[in-house]
Amino acid sequence: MAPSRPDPDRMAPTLRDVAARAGVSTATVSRCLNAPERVSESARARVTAAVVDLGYASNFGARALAARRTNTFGAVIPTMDNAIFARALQAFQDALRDEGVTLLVASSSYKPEQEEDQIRALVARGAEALLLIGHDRTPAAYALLDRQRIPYLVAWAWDADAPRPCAGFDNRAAMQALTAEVIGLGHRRLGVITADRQGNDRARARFEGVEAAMAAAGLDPAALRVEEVPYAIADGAAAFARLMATHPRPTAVLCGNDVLAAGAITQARADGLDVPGDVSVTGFDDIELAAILTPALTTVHVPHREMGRRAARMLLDMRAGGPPPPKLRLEARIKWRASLGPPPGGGDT
Amino acid sequence: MAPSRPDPDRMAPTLRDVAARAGVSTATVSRCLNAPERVSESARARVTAAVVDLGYASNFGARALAARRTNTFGAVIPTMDNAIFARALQAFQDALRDEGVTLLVASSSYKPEQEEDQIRALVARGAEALLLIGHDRTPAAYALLDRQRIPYLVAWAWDADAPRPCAGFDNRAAMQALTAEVIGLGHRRLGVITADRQGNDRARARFEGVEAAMAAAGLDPAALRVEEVPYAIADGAAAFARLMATHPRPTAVLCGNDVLAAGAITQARADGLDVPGDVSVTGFDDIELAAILTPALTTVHVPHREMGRRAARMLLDMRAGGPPPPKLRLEARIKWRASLGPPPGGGDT
DNA sequence: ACTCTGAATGTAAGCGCTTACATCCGATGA
DNA sequence: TCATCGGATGTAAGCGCTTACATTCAGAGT
Repeated sequence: MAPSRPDPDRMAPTLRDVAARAGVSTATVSRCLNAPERVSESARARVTAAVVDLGYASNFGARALAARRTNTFGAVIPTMDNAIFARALQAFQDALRDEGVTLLVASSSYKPEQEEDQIRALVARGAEALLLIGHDRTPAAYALLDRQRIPYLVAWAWDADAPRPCAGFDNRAAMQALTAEVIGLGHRRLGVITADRQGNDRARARFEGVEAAMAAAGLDPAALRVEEVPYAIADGAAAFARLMATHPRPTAVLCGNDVLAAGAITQARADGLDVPGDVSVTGFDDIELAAILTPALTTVHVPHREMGRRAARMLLDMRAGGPPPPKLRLEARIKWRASLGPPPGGGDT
Repeated sequence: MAPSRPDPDRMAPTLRDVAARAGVSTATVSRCLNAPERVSESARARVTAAVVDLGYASNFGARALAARRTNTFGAVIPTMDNAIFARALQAFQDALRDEGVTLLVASSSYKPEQEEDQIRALVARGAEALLLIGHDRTPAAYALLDRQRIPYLVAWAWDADAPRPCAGFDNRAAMQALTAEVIGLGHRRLGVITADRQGNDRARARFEGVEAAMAAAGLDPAALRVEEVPYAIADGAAAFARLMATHPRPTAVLCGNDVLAAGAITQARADGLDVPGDVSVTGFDDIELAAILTPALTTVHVPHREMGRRAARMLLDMRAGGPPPPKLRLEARIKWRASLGPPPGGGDT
């Protein structure tokens, strides 16, 4: 008979309690849980009954410690406050679950130090691989990942030069293409509402895309009005109001993402401005919201689900010890809807 | 000198590696990390340097095992796919962080079995307290929580009769109040779009609220058209289309939540129906989306942030071993916006 | 000179699990 | 009948940490 613990009734049951109750050794219980086929029918039945009776749940930490694997991946996203990352993450998680891997998610609030902490927390919790958003992060974060030999993958950005695996799209090129279309419609005075570019390579790349398109069209960069704001609908609305207060005001406002664009469109309605009659608005990401806005938002469609699915595949391969996968470049195409049209008066100033 | 491990260069560094490098015992390193004031200046400096050099991150599982505490809470929400739970969760997390507690979040996809699994997973990972949404769940889930003595709190629902702590509002009463207003405006033929009521006490309570208001107004329950659908914008749209295809069609459609209402409003626009001129639409939850829809959605405002904050406080108290807290009842008030108006023709049939 | 104190540190016993290895035992074949 | 074999089970050594307790040592008090 196994020695019993101080006061089993006041503590969560352990493997040992289950073993005692089932009249077997802890090894048998463990096998019963991890490789049932290696245990006799009768023992299995007794163990199963004991597990149910005691409401036993194995201690993950102890299990990971002993088995030296956790079957857990982690993801650090900038925010959970809006749906931008939700779809991709869901696909990511689904793909992992198929392989028996659990996903732990943390959010950094777009703060590099906080992201570093979250990475550390996930690593400490045994994350065997990490999904990260974008390339910008503290050197310490990268150093930690290298030192701990944790495979990681950068999503939401594709960068030919970055020395690490990524699965994403070319933010700069996509935004440049969209801007070129806007200019092609006749818009000359453009406004930009961008998220904070510091520590956010996607926002930076998108902004550069706007500049590049303007340069290519021979437009004066001084004709570009820029608002840099935090990441929320209300911020987009306020920024839009400021842009509309300038003279002459922009005829098109390019937003760094759909959330900011939602704010812009809402503000336009509040101000009695017709979109796109008086002013055009574009977004980026094509989240669910984009199709629901009035007018529906012209934006850049990001293949969220595919990105999540492929990222999962790549990280699983990396964990398995394969060679670092090639960078994955996905297409981000313009999604035409109603919010973009020719400038009022048909073009030019 | 501490014996060195097989191949320290191929494995993540452990406390022992840090100790060896700093020339102290593992106990000193541990103290240095957990109670720096109990270690001499010089030792602390050496340890800190070693930690940085090695890129050390302590193993959470081992630490929890030894210290028998994790400072981790868990939350299981039905879905991350939309913003319904995001705001409350953010407030919950912020309040916990102030107390040094980390939050782990899992989602159940509105499936009771999956929720049970997620609860088990969080418990196994050392969650010391759990936030759950609504009262409906498998008996096994409750049994597990009781057996493991994990404090938990039901949010998003207040129920005078349920034998467990909760922090929420009266879904039934709120929906009844809203429905009464709709009826008061003259609507007689009502449609309801509800989420799956099986295993979802909030959806059930809200639906009962509608029935109760109709009964109170002496309306024939047969005048109520009901669509029960999964939880997505597209489902709301499809359900709305079906309701509009009935004859005579409802003059007001009450949606069980804002996501379904967003689908309804979008569908109305697609069908060329004016809201609220031709048909009124209402929601429930008052998520950010509600104010952005065209027309803006009349809905029931849920005090997301307060609920999250108070829930954190209650769970922290429960962990500390206090008496079970009283049920917390919050107010959910009608938020008037544009989508609700009198029926076409001014009322009656 | 001696003891006493307390701060700094080390020693070592686990925390709850997995797993290599040892043991046991009934069935099998010669 | 007995050695052999293999499936079922048990034994016990850690996994990386924390912490009670033991040890050391410098300085204070007598």
